[in-house]
Amino acid sequence: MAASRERSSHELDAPPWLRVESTLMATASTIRRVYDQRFAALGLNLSQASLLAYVDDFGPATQTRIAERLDIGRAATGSIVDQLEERGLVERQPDADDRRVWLVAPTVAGHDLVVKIIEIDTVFRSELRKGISRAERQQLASLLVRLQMNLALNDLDQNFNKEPVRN
Amino acid sequence: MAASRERSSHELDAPPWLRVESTLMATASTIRRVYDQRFAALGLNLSQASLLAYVDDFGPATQTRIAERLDIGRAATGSIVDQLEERGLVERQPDADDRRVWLVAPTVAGHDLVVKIIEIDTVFRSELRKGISRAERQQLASLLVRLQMNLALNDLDQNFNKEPVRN
DNA sequence: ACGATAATGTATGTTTCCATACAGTATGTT
DNA sequence: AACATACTGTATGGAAACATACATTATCGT
Repeated sequence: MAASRERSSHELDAPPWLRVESTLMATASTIRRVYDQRFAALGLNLSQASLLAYVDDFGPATQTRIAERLDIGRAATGSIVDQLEERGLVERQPDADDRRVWLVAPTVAGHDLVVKIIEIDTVFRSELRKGISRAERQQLASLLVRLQMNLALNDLDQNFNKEPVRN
Repeated sequence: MAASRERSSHELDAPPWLRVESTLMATASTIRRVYDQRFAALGLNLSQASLLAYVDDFGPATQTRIAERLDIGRAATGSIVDQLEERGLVERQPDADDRRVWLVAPTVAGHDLVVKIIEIDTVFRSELRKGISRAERQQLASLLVRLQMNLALNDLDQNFNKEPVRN
């Protein structure tokens, strides 16, 4: 751990004031990029593929539900649905019980594409896991979840602020 | 593979066809978001704070070098330097040896701010590590590095012209 | 039944970053 | 010296996602 009054010594580490955190962000960023590259073969990006695979697995879902599951906003979700709908991969079905919502469902073409999505995903994940044991993967998952729990604690104040301001 | 999972309402749940990978990306994304929130108290975001802290620690650096170190593009780097320069936190110095480049260096105000940046970073990282032992952190770092190695193999054609930086 | 409050999807503007193309400058070859 | 090539920083356009505001529709309390 550098005391860092010395400047010229090591230029090879990450920015000195970040360590595991920056490695984590960099790794995540690379994973996302590679996913995007792989799915580009299908004319999709990761977000589109995720959404399509989700509605195919889960069945017709409202956009709010999709947004929660994919951890993106409702506006972004609507935009992705627009894109997939233009290509005939999903369709918006009205919900008889609630006229505010659309149920997003895969078309036949969409379902066929999901088969390839899952295939690409499976291949990539197996490449990613090369040389990493099941126990280690579980260890990794456990550590990540614990990090997220610490983050959730730190984030509590923020969530309080999220109350909508009405006039 | 994925049968439909029923954990309806928790944030830690992931799209069913993704597991550790999505947790990793979600965790990284949250870390980035919290960093942005914390640095907002200084009127900075994570990228700006990273750049400023880097040039303060390393000394005057060209934008290309900064871009490589922060793992962003040269254009994005130039934009961040613009922002920091407008606030008088860094300045562009001409390089006597190479009239193409600017050497980006912190001002006095910039250096003062870095003190607070490091403070915020230190606090946040200690919160993040709560309940996670040193051995576990090392395990995490090791796993992340191995993931990156697997990614680098898959990514060889693309992006890995990056040589270790030598002078 | 009625009004207040909440939820849904969409529109809008902003931010951040990438990819590409470009002008100016340096470097290497001959 | 002269030319071709490579590198640096910038301009530009585009993609992705956020936050906010809004109209429409549901739901709840009274």
